[in-house]
Amino acid sequence: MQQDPDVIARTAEELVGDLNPQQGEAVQYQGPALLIGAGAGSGKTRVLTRRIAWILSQFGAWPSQILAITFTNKAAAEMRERLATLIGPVAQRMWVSTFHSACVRILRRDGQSIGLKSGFSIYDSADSERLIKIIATEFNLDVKRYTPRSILGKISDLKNNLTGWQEYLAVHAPDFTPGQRGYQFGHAGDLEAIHAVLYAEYEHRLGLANAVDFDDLIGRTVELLRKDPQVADYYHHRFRYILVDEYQDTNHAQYVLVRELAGVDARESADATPGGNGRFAGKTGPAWITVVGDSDQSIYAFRGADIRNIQDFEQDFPNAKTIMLEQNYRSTQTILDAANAVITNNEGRKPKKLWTAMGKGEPIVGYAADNAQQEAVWVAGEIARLHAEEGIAYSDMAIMYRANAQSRSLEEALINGGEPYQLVGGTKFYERREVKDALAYLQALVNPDDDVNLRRILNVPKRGLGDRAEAILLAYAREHGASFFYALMHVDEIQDMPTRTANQLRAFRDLMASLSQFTRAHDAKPSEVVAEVLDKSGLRADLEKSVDPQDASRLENLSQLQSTAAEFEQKTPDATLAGFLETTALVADSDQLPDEGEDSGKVTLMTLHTAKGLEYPVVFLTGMEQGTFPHSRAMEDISELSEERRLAYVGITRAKRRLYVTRAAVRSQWGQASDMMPSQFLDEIPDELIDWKRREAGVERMRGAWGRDEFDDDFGGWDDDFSSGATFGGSGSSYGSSYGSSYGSGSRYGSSYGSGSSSYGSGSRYGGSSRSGSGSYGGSSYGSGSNGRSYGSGSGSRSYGSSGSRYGSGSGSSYGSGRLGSGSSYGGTRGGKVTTRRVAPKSGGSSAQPVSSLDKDNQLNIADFSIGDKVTHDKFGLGTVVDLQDKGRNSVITVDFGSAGTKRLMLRVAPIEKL
DNA sequence: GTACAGCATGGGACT
DNA sequence: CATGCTGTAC
Repeated sequence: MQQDPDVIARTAEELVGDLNPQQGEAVQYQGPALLIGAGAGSGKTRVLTRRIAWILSQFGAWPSQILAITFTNKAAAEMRERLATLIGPVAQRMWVSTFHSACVRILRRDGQSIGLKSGFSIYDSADSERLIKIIATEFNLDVKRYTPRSILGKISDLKNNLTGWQEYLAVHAPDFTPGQRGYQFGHAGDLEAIHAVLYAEYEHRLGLANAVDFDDLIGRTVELLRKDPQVADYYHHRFRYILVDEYQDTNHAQYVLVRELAGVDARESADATPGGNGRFAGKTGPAWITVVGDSDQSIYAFRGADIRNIQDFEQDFPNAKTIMLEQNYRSTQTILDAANAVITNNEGRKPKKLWTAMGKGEPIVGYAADNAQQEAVWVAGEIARLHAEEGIAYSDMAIMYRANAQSRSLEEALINGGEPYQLVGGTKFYERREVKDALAYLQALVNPDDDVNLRRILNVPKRGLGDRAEAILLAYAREHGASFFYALMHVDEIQDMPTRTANQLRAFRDLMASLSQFTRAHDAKPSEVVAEVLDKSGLRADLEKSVDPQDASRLENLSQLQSTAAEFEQKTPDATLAGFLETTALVADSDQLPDEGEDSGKVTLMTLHTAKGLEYPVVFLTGMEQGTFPHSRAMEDISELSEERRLAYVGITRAKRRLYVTRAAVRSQWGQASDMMPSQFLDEIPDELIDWKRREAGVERMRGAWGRDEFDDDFGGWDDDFSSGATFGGSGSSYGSSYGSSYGSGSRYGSSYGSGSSSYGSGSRYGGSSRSGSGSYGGSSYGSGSNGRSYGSGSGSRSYGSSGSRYGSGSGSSYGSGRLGSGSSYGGTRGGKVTTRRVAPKSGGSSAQPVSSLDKDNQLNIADFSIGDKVTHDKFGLGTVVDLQDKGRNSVITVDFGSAGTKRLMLRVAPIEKL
């Protein structure tokens, strides 16, 4: 047998000897289609890598015949690494990538046949929005009424379902031709016609600009495979084994892509090979497909993921086999019990029985804070305690939340506690203004057709070229049916231009021409091109001469961009500028996490979405409130609420040994404080699993007391709670002052750190600057961390001492006298007779109404409705009732809103009105 | 053409 | 609360 010399041969025993029976079966299975139902923590990555090794060593496949798709680049890198230890260096050459990267690779190679030129641009959603806005403005659409965002959302939906613009246009606006000028919409408000026209025109412009958006990467690859039999044939023969991870999060387009790549619908039929020793298994006919997923962890429906892909797998792929992995190797029984109890509340799911051999473990710890700041301080204090008293490494702890905006107060508390942390996500490095500007230059140089990017930089940095100049160039380009770049290069031929404008335009043309030349000469050295662009464009000089402290950090980001380019060209053998730009377009938040095994020495903060696929010994789930989590916009719709619940399931199952759930009674969002009810997911966790350190916030006890006229009754600790709550806004306490000083420094503080992918390591820098030094830390201690590097010293050695004194030492600190101090005051559960459910807002009081709660009630009664009734909904408009489910308080009403779709709404909270 | 103030508006998770 | 847009003064 000819076998790749780089492949380390592995015996069957080595590959499956240490697996459980189901895992072993999944690794060895021979057949065209395999679904591995992998519950959380059931060792799916292990099974996937072993299976690949099995296919190579036992089926005798070549590494080049395997395509492994993961969800993020980070997951791909990790899988590749694990493969390398299993089968050797050949893993570096295998196709292990995300859907998007794989598609880019295919389109770069073969995209010509569907009209893509090499060097095509990949638009991120901001670019796409810009383009939509340009188009909408040209059509005189009211951008307020038809937001680019919503239009783009519709286009994205259509693309995810592989509905082409031709098809959509033919139905909704057949009289429009893309590229046509001055089109008038029939009657205003015909949403579908507007969508159809904008979709068509948007695609037209993308084509002219030689650009694709995120969704196109998938959709156009499908198009390519369908339109070009030669290309399809090439990939059918090339990939004999396709493995897809996180299959529950694939959308329809991705599903079709897998089918097309595998050639499932191609005519060629398979030889009946299975059996024997497996040699030649899967070598003819459609490629063999292995998908791995867990429908309970489907959390991307909002992005078009279709849970039916995994549910219908057995019908979709003939002779499909399903293997369930149900033994969990990650978490304690307590944690699994909680997760199971929560997810059981979702309707229409297949029951699953995850189990573990690990034993009960510690109870889940619960804490109800008065407000978000106090919640954060408590979490930070608990982390410090775990670190000091139990020797748990910071890097073994993670704090998770529903939305990025919640990271603020948590960061604040960690900084004050001197605890090292890294924040994942938020505004991405490559989305920052100055970085996007620099990238726009590079993109325009690589792809001269890219009007969107060229127009972006026409007047960046300011060079006196405004709307007028842009319009003049645009007119010339139109007239000649050419690109903006072409017009710029021919600026000398344009008549009747103000001298000043002409001079500026010529200067800009010379700049771009010379940069273009430089780019061609140094294409293999992206870092040099970046340096040249930053230098000659004036981007760097412009920031250097600025006195705005924000610009210092911008400058640093630009130099970071240059380093990233240098790094890229070092680790990429055949580096090109286009290749570099690709990597910047496709990075994910999770890609910046440190590699497995690499101890960052820092607590990790991230959203629940980002946390998918990760695990930590200690996990804090924060913001467990109605309206925060589940998110307010998801609460009224049953399917969205189910997705939130799956997200809760994902969050809970990230924890290996200890889980904390915390909430705040008051949370300020958009500058408005609101009373928050406990999350319904907390109520779904059996009470005996949770050890509440504080079950009810002080303010809630007060509210409850007033409401019941029991003001003076015995609520042990009421006084403490009240005073600590009251001190927050005040000035006296140590907490109040340190918080006030750094937070209060306002814009500088917020701007330098609210953004993004940063990691704050050095305790000393922060510790020292908390009061007087706020001016000095605008940008200097901030690092982008986009490539997983960590900045700052990160030792955190002194941090505990300081946090200890801040929280622990009683005097002066009205805060934490006892509660947050040392473990001694922790023990007893307080206010045990109080349940979360009972906390009801006092009606008619002066305090703010709860934005959302279990008790919210719009007084609608299921009995008043019958099928066929007309209703109006605040968001979806007019609809017809098509189904009713009487479940008492939780009654559900199903309404057909026409073009807005059919929705299942929880009657009690739905903003509807009966007509 | 630019700079800045004042106002309106959005507001979620991510490739 | 942050950002983006509009209007005004330079």
